[in-house]
Amino acid sequence: LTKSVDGDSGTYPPFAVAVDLVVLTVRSGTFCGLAIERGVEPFEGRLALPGGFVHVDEHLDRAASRELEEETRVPSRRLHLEQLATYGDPKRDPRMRVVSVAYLALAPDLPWPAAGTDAASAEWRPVAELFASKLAFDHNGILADGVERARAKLEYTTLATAFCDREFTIGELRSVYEAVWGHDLDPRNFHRKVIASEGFVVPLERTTTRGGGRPARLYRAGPAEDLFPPLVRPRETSP
Amino acid sequence: LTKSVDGDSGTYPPFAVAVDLVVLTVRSGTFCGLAIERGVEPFEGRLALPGGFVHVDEHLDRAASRELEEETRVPSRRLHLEQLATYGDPKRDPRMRVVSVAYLALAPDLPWPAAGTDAASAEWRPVAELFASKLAFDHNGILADGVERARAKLEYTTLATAFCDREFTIGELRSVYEAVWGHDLDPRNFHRKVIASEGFVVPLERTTTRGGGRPARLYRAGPAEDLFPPLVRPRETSP
DNA sequence: TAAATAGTGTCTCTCAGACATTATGAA
DNA sequence: TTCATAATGTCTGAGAGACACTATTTA
Repeated sequence: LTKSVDGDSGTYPPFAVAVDLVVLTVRSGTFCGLAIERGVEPFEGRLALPGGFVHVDEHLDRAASRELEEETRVPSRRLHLEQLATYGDPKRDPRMRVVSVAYLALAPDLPWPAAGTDAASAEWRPVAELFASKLAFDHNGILADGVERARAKLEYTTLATAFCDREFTIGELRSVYEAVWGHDLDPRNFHRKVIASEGFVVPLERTTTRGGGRPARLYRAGPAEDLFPPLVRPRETSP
Repeated sequence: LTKSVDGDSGTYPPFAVAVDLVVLTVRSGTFCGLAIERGVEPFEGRLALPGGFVHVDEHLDRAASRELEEETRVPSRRLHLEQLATYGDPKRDPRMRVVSVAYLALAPDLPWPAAGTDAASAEWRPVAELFASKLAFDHNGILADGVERARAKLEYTTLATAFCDREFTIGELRSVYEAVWGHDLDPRNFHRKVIASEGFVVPLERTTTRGGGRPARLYRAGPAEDLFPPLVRPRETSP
């Protein structure tokens, strides 16, 4: 079970290494995550995050993007994907010792999955609903970490555009923030802030009237990655 | 080499799992990191981050704190330790497939190691010097990630106190910021900001004259973990 | 017309940055 | 005394939050 090795540390026992994905999106104003229903033990019938084992000669990032493409059916270079954290409780998988490297992915509102989904494939569910259910393994904790990472990064990066289609309005961008943070934002202040942040969005000449009201100018994501000064989320008021 | 498993993902090949430590401190105004000199191949004679393999039934965090105690000879609960990131390039170790979970530790200026250190044990070296040398494996990248994490966290958390002794002056706290960020800060503005940040530091009745000049009040670390509004680092001026 | 959303402007308060001034020790 | 650092204070400009007002569409 263990082999001895030069002077480094004595022994190195074998582990299974997996990747798990926290895939988030915003669908018609609701913050959603991707989950599968497990078809086998352990945790058969439970909801779980998508994931799988890393192949022998595969880079961790590559394993994550492979799983992401399998689940979303979208080329992973069109989605934002970053490493989240690694979970290594010896008892997290009852079968054997598994170390799982979790990744966070952000996606726009994908047309898929529609109504008819196979049992084996993933479905979008509101994040609140996922938090309320008992996910398999330690996936509740992983999901919580991913959601918190996403919420935090909207503050000081331009990542909110990863939730939008290629062309979007300031109002649509604002509704992303509102869904992820669970707070309404002032449309006037938000508009001023976004426009003033150099490189956050680039204006197009076209407008759209989807959403009703006065036509809104369309924008695309700008080249900037960081937001400074940040767009701070409303702090929780401590009574 | 691979086993087949229920329906999950087909196969799960075995990996070695290691932890690597980025241990940072500030010694007399210089930002330093802990490094060992490797005694065996591969990378014999090169500097490397301390680390080792995770035991069979050991939690990742436990493996990290075990290694940290071995290297610093300080109970790890007295130091700040957090997971940094996981590195899984299939070629990062020429011997075999190793996935390494890196941890970031912050320590005050420990009296150890002094002059007479064994060859096998770790030594503090200026971070700038470590960056300038070719570390073993992918440790230059891990170190860079750890240093950037530390720099960023000083902005919005109270972690700078982890670099200080139990009792410290505002000036000593400021010199931590200056060493880690590599920027001088205005002593007056810094003092005002720290005092105004609720829970950052708690004043003691005693003062000290170490450092010369007017006696400075001593403080201990306060209960707050987050800093809001943050203490922003000086931005790089783009000409 | 009303209703809805887009976009602009204004006021105020907080806070960061620049810098003056006084306080209190050691050499 | 001089020198060094601590501690407090003042002024100014950037920017966030609150909110009034105008613009342009659909129903």
